[in-house]
Amino acid sequence: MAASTLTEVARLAGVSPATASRVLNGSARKPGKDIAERVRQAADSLGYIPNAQAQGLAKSSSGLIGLIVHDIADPYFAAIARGVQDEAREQRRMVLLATTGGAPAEEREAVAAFAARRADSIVIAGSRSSRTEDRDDNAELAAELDRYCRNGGQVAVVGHPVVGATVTEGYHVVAVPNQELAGALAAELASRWDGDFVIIGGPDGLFTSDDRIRGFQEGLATAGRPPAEVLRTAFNRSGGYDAGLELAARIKAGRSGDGEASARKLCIFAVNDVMAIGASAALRAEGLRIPRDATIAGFDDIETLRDFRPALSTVRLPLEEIGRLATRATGRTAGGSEDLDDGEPGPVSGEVTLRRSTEAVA
Amino acid sequence: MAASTLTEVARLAGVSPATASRVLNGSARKPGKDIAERVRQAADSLGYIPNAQAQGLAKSSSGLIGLIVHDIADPYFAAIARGVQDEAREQRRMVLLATTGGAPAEEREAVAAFAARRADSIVIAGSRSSRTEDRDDNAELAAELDRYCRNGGQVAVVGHPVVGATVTEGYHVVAVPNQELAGALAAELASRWDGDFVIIGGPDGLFTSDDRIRGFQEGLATAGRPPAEVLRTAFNRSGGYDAGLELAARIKAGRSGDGEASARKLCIFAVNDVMAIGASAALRAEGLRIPRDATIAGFDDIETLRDFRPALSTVRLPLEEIGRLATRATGRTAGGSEDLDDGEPGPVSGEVTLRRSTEAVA
DNA sequence: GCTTGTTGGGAAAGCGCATTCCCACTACGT
DNA sequence: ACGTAGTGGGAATGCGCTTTCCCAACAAGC
Repeated sequence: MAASTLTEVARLAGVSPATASRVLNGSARKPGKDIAERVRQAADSLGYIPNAQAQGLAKSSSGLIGLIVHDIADPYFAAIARGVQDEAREQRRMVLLATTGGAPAEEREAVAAFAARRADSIVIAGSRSSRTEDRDDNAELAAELDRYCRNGGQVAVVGHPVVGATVTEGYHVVAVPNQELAGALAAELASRWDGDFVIIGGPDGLFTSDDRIRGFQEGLATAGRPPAEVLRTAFNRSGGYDAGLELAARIKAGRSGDGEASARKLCIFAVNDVMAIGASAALRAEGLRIPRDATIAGFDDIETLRDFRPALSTVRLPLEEIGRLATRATGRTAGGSEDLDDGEPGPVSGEVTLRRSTEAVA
Repeated sequence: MAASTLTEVARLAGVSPATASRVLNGSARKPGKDIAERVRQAADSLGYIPNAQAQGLAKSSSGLIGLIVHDIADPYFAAIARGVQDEAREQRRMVLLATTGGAPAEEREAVAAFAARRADSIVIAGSRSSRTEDRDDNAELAAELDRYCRNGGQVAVVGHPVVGATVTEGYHVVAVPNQELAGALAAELASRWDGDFVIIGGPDGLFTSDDRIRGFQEGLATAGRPPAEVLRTAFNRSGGYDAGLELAARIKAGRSGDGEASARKLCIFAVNDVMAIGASAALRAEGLRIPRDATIAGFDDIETLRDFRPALSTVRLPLEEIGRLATRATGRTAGGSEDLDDGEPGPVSGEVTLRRSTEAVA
């Protein structure tokens, strides 16, 4: 018993498929009351479920929204995904998920797959990369996106535009003030702290990471501090852990070298919370304590990590809101309210949040 | 410029659409070498992307797999989602995401939406509920699933079967030995601990929670211990926090009441890690320390929470593997290897993992 | 040399639905 | 009373693709 079709419903109700279509799926023309009722009953008794594929084919629009993330299990992306999902739900659309690990080549594939499924819009949440080895892939990704937009697709990118994208029609960017906020964080920290700073960053060329590093350095400069050393590592917990080990070694060496003097206590800035947690774990594993032996700050304010102790200083980013905004930016709310329908999404704002992990103990 | 179609490609290559279809999308019949090459070039130059909707319509199979979770931002579901996504990727299918907050009514809606989109299979990751107020909704959910299966859909449920489902064809359950593992955890704890136990559970009727509670009680009984009191609360971090506050009050009261005697130190079992973390946070907020003033264990071994201190005793569940198994169970690997294709997924195994949070300090 | 397979390609019929025409019919207007 | 606008329904077309069926060409069998 295959799923029942519109035609079957129509036959059962004794009307034409056209009429059945008009009553069951929103059409401009509203058939008469009695007929509508008959059709609806027929549909009910058959357990009719419209075939979205066929509908999509017929009116070339699928009600699908594609979401691209690096890794759905990463709480950063999970939070954004929640926002996207929420908004999609309100717009009565469904989200199609693709995880790429951040590789532009796989992102291109994902875009193509979304295009094949005729997704109405695509939200790209993963950080862009400008590494030279990704140049070709990035170009292809940009080309794929261009084509998608030219064919009427809507694209929203979180953070940074895709490098090389040329189309503006239907192309939205949810700007995240990574640089400014990192600067603000640096300013706050510099005002409470006169020791050295060191940055644990992601691989060179990752925009999110680079922006935060740049902003932090600027903030330090403004505060009259020398630039911080930058450790490059993987943009995840394990990268943070590795860098943490390295720093722990230095701290211990410094300690024994300079005698007991805790004069040059280190303040560590990890470019995201997950890395900060990794680094903290490494320090702890090496017998160091935070904030006693070193202080540390992250970025993002991941919800799941808020119960972590010592509480992590960070920059709160409205992740869910970001996902929601991105989705809304791509939303052709057909016939909906026209208030701020198509304007670019207002830039999101974050907030420096100092907690125990950067408390300079006497 | 709308996306180019198969027909356009065929025309450019000077062949019939049928032939073009045969060469571009896997067909049993392989056209001649030269023709194939011509078609491929035409497709390339036009940037042809097959319309998956149309393909789906024509061969009634969409390459879509629907995933239902309570909340994608919850690390438990995020981990499962990663497994599902991974496996889907290997099978060259895409995942459609729906979050329901656990309400059977919304789950029913999600199933209907997946059915409308003609998803080949559905994975339900959220815990089932048997609460009386959900009875009707559960019945409708079961009916919807039955219909979906009868129409050829594949369903995999994580943990517990949907109550009331009658169809067996295409219906799979990934069994999670919640009860046994909770029992094993209780046994381990009881062997190291002679104080009282208390359980922080989810709302009555939530299978996952109830199974773990039951298992834990059984484990206690086997160890010759009296049953633990059960606190019912929300199945998330905030529920854990609330219960934690309650327990903190008791602990403090007990302390002042019985004098300084720490004789009856409490061992808390929260039915999942996130709740355990919430409870820990509450205890800490009330000035209590773990494991000094109370010990606590969770369940799931959420990756993101492993760096939490004191390290949380828990039961490791291979979440990603569970997602993968569920997906594989629904996978009609058309023409693939026939090894363990259709058999029910082997029951997953977990592992009691004792860490610092339950160390009985002298 | 003719039949019988066999191969490689095209024509055409859907898949399930939305939508554009078109037609019959009613309710007006003058 | 006749023409016109307006209404409510159906027939038919097409969305882009797969697949069955058919046909031509060519190989091999007697």
